[in-house]
Amino acid sequence: MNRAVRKYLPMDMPSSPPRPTRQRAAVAAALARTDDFRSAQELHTMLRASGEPIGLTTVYRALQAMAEADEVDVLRTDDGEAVYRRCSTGHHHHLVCRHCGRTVEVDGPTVERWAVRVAEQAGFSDVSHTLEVFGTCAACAEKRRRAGSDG
Amino acid sequence: MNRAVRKYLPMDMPSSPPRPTRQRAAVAAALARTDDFRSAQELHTMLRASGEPIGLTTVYRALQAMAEADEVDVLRTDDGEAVYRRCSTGHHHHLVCRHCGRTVEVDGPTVERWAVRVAEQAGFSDVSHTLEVFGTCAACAEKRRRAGSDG
DNA sequence: ATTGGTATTGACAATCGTTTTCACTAACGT
DNA sequence: ACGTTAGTGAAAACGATTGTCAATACCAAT
Ligand SMILES: [Mn+2]
Ligand SMILES: [Mn+2]
Ligand SMILES: [Zn+2]
Ligand SMILES: [Zn+2]
Repeated sequence: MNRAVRKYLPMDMPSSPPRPTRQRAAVAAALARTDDFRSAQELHTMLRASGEPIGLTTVYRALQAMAEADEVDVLRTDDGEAVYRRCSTGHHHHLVCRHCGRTVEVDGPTVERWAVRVAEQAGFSDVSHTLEVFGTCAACAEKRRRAGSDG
Repeated sequence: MNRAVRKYLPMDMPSSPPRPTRQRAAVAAALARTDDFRSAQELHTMLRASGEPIGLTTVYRALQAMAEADEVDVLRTDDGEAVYRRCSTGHHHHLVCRHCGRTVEVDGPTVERWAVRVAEQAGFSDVSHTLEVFGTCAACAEKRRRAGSDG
């Protein structure tokens, strides 16, 4: 009983910001270069390919740190892989095409309010939420319409 | 490019319902016995402990089948483990306490509409979504208030 | 009841994303 | 420059999940 508690920080001093290193910069730069969600492994391969020597472990660590600092969005694919994307500032959600992976950022004052209201009605405080919307994007819908009738 | 496509079914006949077996029944029964989310491994341990001989592989398969048939809710913990819970009928979402894991089912016509509207505005069809709300439940809030001032 | 076709089971091995280890190196305060 | 400490990365460990495949259980038709 108690899965949520697993990831508690030992209560230590406010952690100082990470040291700037070539590797961290490279990961940030790689993320800045694309609009899509990318896995740690993909980013690692991209970086190596572009001549940046960096270890896979370091990529994982950099992404974790960035996620913790809310500098990237993280989401889990259905098969459990974590994927990262540079995040526009502020809280928002994603609309993702099931077929091609195209992503649109959406802002939702409506749901934000709903989440807080419903949580507080149940006596919950310090409310947050995760929300992803999935669908078939217009391009993919067209493609499949052309492809066949079984669908 | 294309993570979502991985899990396509080969287009086969409408799959007949699974054969009723002692094992499937045992998994269903175990889920019926609790209100919390449980991992496949936890369920397996519970079943073995209660004298039901069953293989871990079978537990995984039963849960997958039930999830596919919308008989259970599935969600992923932050560390990527899939957890299952018997589902009250119909689409709904969960309000989960970050500290003790207490879960409340919530119904949200507001967000349902919002998700569809925002997706269709972006040209998406066949819309679905995932949503989880997190917070500190009243009991845990009280506990921590008593525990100390550094929150 | 018997039989034969097929779905299900489960011990075990394999997969694969992620984490841990640990010796080495790079950043930073003094 | 120097010592302290955080960051790095190759390799090994981890752990949830999936694949394999021979043995079994279910079921419809004899
Ligand atoms: Mn974003
Ligand atoms: Mn539910
Ligand atoms: Zn698409
Ligand atoms: Zn609680």
